[in-house]
Amino acid sequence: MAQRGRRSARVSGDERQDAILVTAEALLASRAFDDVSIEDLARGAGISRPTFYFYFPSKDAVLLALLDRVITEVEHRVGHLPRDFETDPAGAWTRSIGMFVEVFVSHRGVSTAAIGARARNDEVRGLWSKSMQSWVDFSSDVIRAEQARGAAPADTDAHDLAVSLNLMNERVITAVLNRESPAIAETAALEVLSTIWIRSIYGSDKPGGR
Amino acid sequence: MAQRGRRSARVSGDERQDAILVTAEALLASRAFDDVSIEDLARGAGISRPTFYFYFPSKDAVLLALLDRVITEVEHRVGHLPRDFETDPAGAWTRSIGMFVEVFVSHRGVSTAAIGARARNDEVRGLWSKSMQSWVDFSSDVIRAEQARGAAPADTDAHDLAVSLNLMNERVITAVLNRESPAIAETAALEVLSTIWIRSIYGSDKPGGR
DNA sequence: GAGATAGTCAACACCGTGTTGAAGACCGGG
DNA sequence: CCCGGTCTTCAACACGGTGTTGACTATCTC
Repeated sequence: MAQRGRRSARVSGDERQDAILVTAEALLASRAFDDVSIEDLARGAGISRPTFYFYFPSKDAVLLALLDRVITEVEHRVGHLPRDFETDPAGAWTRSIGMFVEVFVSHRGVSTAAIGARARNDEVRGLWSKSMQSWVDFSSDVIRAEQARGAAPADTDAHDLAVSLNLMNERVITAVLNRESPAIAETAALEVLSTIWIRSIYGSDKPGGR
Repeated sequence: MAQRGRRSARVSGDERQDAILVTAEALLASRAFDDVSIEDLARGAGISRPTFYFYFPSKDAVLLALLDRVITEVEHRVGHLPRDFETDPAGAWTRSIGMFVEVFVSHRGVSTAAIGARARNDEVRGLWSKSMQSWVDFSSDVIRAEQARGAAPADTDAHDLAVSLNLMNERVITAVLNRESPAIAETAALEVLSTIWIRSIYGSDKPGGR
């Protein structure tokens, strides 16, 4: 997934490429993606607008490169997560969800820009959905394992449940990042999300059947 | 909320206004909002581009008017929903959620365009969040009532739970409408969503405590 | 030091949005 | 019935952002 943008690779041009990325992430922290022009990115990196096109084919390509980094970070951290679901299911789920919250909060601008651009741009959509898919796979594998060992009721489709819960996290985290209304406090998010995950994975269907 | 766009009102201009709205909804059924130009709307309504501005101040205003209709339809149907949560909690929640699914599916183009425009446009965001707020109020009122009568455990914040579940519905329905990947089958959506709502409202926290 | 290749940018072409100013249609009152 | 006004229309324009061209400089390679 490296080598997005530049043609070959030599020496000092890489710094420019990086300056564009740094500028973009900085500007996205304070403004919406649409309000950042290629001119802004070029100026921030100390080059002219046409020169920008030497490094990236479009503004979307910059976002894609930025998103790629964030996703790589998540993938890496997913791999290093402790998988102690048998001994401490609640804690294990909470730690997994907390990791996502942390990463997206720490790259707020990129996350919200990418989620917005997904509707418009095929590559962003593809990259996002590829990783979403891998998180869904991870969670539905765990759910199926929990069902197999009898800890969770097996009458629920693990895949559909995993998709819905992951989409919920995406949306709730986005709402928190954007300080939307209605939304929930950033400090409360992790607790509510974990509660919903745990109750819907381990709980039974019958109202009143606590 | 009527009278969005036109100055006064006389006779035949209303048909033009309506023709723009009809054209917009038709085009949004097959293309993304960004791919519909004001020129397209004008041509579809049989007028020139500058004349479009006599009826609407911008393309976003057209979307806002369209969204207004959809939301009015939902509000109306929320008001007429049977509130038999005491006798048939599962069925009552499922019918409420099903109503949302129906309305948004039947205005697919408008729904997805509005959700996309929310990030960019203050008025769309405001209108959407106002109605989201009213659905959240409705659901958290019911949740609190269920907690009060002892049917649901009272150790959960009803508001935060209602917000998260409503955001989940929004996101899952959007994913279904756009045939995203990963997503779930349209036929399966209602069942999974209801299951998650019911388990997280009525279920206890303890894994294994079925 | 000649020839490729990296890097740079002024100037241009294009497209979509929004504005202006002037002209036609149609009204109601003298 | 015609004259002032308001409703309606649009050709032409101004603007801003994107992406392209072609030519020019710096640097590295043999």
